[in-house]
Amino acid sequence: MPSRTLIAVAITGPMRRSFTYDLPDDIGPLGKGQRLLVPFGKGRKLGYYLGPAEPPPSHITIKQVLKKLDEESFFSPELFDFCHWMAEYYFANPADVLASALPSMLKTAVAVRYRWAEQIGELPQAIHQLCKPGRKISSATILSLHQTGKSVVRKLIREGIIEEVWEGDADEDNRPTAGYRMTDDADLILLVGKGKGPPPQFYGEKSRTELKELGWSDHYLSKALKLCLLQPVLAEPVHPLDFIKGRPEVRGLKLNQEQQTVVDTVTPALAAGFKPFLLHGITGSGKTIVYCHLTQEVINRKQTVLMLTPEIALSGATLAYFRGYFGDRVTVIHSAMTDRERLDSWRGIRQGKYQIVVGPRSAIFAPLPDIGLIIVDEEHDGSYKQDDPSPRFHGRDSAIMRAKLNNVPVVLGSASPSVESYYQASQGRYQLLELTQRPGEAVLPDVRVVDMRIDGVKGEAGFVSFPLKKEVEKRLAADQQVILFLNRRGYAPMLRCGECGFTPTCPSCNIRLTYHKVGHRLTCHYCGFTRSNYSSCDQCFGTRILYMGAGTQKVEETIPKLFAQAQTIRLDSDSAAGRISAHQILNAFAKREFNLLLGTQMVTKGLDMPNVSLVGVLSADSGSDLPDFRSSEKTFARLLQVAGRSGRAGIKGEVIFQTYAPESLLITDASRQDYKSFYARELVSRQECSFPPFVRLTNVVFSASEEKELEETALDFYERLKARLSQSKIKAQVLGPHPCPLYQLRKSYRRHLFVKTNQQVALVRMLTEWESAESRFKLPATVKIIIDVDPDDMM
DNA sequence: AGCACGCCGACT
DNA sequence: GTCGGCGTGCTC
Repeated sequence: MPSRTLIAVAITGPMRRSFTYDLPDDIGPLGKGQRLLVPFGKGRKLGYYLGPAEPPPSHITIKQVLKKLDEESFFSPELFDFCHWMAEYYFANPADVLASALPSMLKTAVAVRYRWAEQIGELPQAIHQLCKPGRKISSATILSLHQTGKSVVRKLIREGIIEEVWEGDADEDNRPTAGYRMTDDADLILLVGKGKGPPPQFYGEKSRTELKELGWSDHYLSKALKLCLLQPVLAEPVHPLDFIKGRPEVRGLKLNQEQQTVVDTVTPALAAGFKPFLLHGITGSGKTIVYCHLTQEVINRKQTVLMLTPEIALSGATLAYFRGYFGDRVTVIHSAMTDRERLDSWRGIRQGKYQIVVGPRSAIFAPLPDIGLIIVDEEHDGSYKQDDPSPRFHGRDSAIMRAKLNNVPVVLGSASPSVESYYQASQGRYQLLELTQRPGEAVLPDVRVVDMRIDGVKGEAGFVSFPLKKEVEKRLAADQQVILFLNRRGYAPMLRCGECGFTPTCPSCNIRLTYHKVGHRLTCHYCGFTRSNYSSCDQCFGTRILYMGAGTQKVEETIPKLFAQAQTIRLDSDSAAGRISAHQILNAFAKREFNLLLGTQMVTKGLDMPNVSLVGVLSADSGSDLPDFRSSEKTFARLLQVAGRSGRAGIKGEVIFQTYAPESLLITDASRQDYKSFYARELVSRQECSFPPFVRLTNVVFSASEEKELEETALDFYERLKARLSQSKIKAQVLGPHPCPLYQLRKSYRRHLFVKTNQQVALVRMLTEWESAESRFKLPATVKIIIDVDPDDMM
């Protein structure tokens, strides 16, 4: 029997186990994580090399690796180990993790072209007409073959009539052609034209349309290109997020005493290996400038810096600082970039063109060589947790692990740290650093709490209180700017029939629909379900419809009636469709083209607006009563954050919280900007109810279209889980199964189990072994399972 | 996840 | 008769 080299290959998808392949000698040695082309089922797939493998059971026929797709692995040993850790910790398929680390152009199979074989025998008439032996097949032909019948192409490949051509064309420069220019051989233009005479010569660069007008037909154009008379001019690559301009003046900013202390504390640690820091700095205390100084220290040491931020469009201010400080040495990785931009950015990082990467959670995979420091800005932010496509990783926690693997410090920063992080700091596991003042003349704003039960204006503008109304008028008259914050988009969160009391709900998710005035649309904010022209009640056909509550759209409509001087701009995910658009809205406001900004969450982050002197929070309580153990923390963070938008430069800022529960301690702490008081209370409640940081959570979610089967399956899983936990001596508490807070989402019912434990790694390992022993936990095919380790919420 | 196979209902 | 719906089973 010939000796074989058996290797483990991971393939993206829900099959979390690896597959064993035979590696032919001529493919040569591989690096961990290297991309391979392997036969899989009836087709071929892109696989990732995991390492050598043991022979599988004898009934399995081992296939051969077809080829390696790159000369060497894209993963450094450090990055591969990090991905491996992530797959294990978050119960993810290693291939899914490795794929998340690559720009999409490198993870979607491979670019394929087809060619007719040289020798072809008998063929059906329809195909015979198309067939040109030995020639490449145009994409149009492929398309028409696909229309002839399903999987004709695949069949022809199997029969050897069509051959596949694999090209490593991700390396090809496929920037679009912007125009054409004449080469030095322009005199030879006579060769192009016949009969009708040559097309005219021209100077400089002309686009294809311009050339057409000059008499350059497509035929002439291609002929001239072939003769090298014309030279295509490729479009300039656009620098990602170029619209965010650097602020060079930040280089001149001097650190105040506190900021200097922080820099002086972290700097020596840069040479001393892994160490986590928690930087607790009040809003406006200048955390970004501290990050810049630390980054400079790392750059001086010829190392690189990775900085994570929440969603990038909202962190324009942070990026502007980094651009101002470090210019072209900074790049960003972000989902709003085109695939091409992502690839360019990723390549630049690998090649050492950029030493600093700023990006959201996915940037944790940046292939930076020799990382010297990792920064996680706004570490409490919920957007660091990825919950839908696997890997369901936490960007902040993963950052800590990547820092550990690189043996470098990690700085977590926030104005309202997560309870978990602050707890770690209080236990001495992270070093706490504090910024308690705003630099220069800026001071924290005064916060006034308004009791809506007493001071609410009745009637149409019921969401604005008298004190807020008066204050807004005063500020607008004084030519200052105002932000109104409302954590709810749409027109009215809820409709009710004025006659029978019926409220329309989403047919797939069974939650109340939100009314949008444009087109009388009802929309589900969870699944996107929409119905238009809602004008009469579904149940009694009554036409007297009541609009309960208020969303940003309704408030926007009422503002002109309330404030004659207001020039309003609205910012929410409906008004800002793309990421750039959100930034444009903020820019227009910053340039004082508007004096009143009305918006949701999106207005709360990273915005530096020196002329804003008043922030009104229309409904400070909203969100705090959600069925989620983190809802207080999130509401508190949001209130601090939004209050921090007021009074940045010389002007004394004011904040008004409108609330129906002015006695609530959450509101009191937020109005005093008292993080420590909030933390102390929250920590007690977390301990009483056994929530993080005292335990780790794993959420096991089942979904199915049949509620009864779902219920039985979930209950059965619960029993088996309990048995296995005691068998493996893992101390864990299992809650449930309960219906999920959003128990009916996108046409399927959902039940979940909560596992609380302090042996998280052992738990996930047990689940992994169980899953491979009993394929997919022996669940019925109709029931889906998702295992979310360290979930951010319990929805 | 794909992608095949396979078994039942609405058409020419 | 067929076209095509999506239930279910497999992938080294």
